[in-house]
Amino acid sequence: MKRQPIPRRDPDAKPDPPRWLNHQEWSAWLQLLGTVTLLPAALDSQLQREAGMSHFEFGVMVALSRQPDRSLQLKDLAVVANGSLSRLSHVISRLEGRGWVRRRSGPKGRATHAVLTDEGYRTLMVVGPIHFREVRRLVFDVLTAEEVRALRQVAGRINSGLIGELNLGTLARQTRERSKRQSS
Amino acid sequence: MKRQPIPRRDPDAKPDPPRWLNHQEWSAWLQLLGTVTLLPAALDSQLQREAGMSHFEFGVMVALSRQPDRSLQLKDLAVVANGSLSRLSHVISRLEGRGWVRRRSGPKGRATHAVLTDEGYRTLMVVGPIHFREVRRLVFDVLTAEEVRALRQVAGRINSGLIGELNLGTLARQTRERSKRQSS
DNA sequence: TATACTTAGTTGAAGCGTCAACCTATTCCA
DNA sequence: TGGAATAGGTTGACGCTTCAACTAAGTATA
Repeated sequence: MKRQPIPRRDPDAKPDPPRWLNHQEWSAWLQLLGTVTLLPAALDSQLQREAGMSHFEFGVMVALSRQPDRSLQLKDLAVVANGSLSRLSHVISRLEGRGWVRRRSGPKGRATHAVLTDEGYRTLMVVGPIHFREVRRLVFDVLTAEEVRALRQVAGRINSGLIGELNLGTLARQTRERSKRQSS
Repeated sequence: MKRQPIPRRDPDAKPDPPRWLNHQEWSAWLQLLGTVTLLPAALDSQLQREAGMSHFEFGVMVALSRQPDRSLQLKDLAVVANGSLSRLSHVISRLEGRGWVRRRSGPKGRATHAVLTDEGYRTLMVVGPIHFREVRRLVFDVLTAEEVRALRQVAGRINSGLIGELNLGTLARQTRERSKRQSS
């Protein structure tokens, strides 16, 4: 790994891999990849072992618990939990099966609300401290206050660009149909 | 059943959800969760659409391409790609099916190496630029050089703590057997 | 040299997420 | 008012990841 991507060299050697990012970026990219891969895996693993739930399920329940009436319309819940409506629908069904959440069809026809049951709330009160102790251990204990600030800022910037990328399947369909309509 | 597990207050009101993190931490946590959820989803989605491969598969191939002989022992490849050996084994099988990677059992009995084929390398040369253009758009275009530095540092710190959390299944088994042995 | 243990890797089943198709209210607009 | 378009939600199939069990090779112990 001491050669350049473009220039020609020893005929039998394979070409060096190209450098798609500069050195600073590559280094940051590797670290970021590590975090976005390892951190969810660690959280999922811990929650699964100690509480038999996935991190996504936990996030859904936390989001509900923070509402005054412990309920949220699925569409909004999906956004808060960073998941697709389809995924959420499946998850709500599973949580209903465990008695932690109920579906309640709101007054407005289509809309469906998910409601955290008392049993779900009690479960959360047990699991929450355990989980956030782990979060603290894995994330906040290793960061200074200044780094926490930087984390919020950097992640926030990345997320801003990410908003609107969600539901790409749906968007793709819409776009397809839109252009079909235009071409007819 | 509308009462509180622990604190007493206005009888009809549900208790406020507990604050497991302080305000700074909670805010940073929400942003971090957004990134670790949304960014992999966006990358996976783009790679799937434009190249029919997952981000993990892409990462495996990139890792191989960066080796002088375009090959790596599975155990090491698993670490570089941030995945379990089991996951990697399945993925290598799929990549073999597409002719992008081959397995080669090394001279040392057990060890198995994955080798990037020429076809795999050519594919990577096409997909790489497309993918990293997206990475640049989603990550580096929205960050200043200073923020990139901070990103590397913060993610690096988090990852340090995460190392050793991997292969928890295996660790759990080992621990179990160890204690079984001790107690007998 | 026999025995136990560890390490590397594979495999199949089970569970989860994505995608596409679908259904049904609601809104738009002519 | 009638129709198309859209928004909210559900469902089933398929593919991927995890987990546990397993094989087999290497290593340590006695």
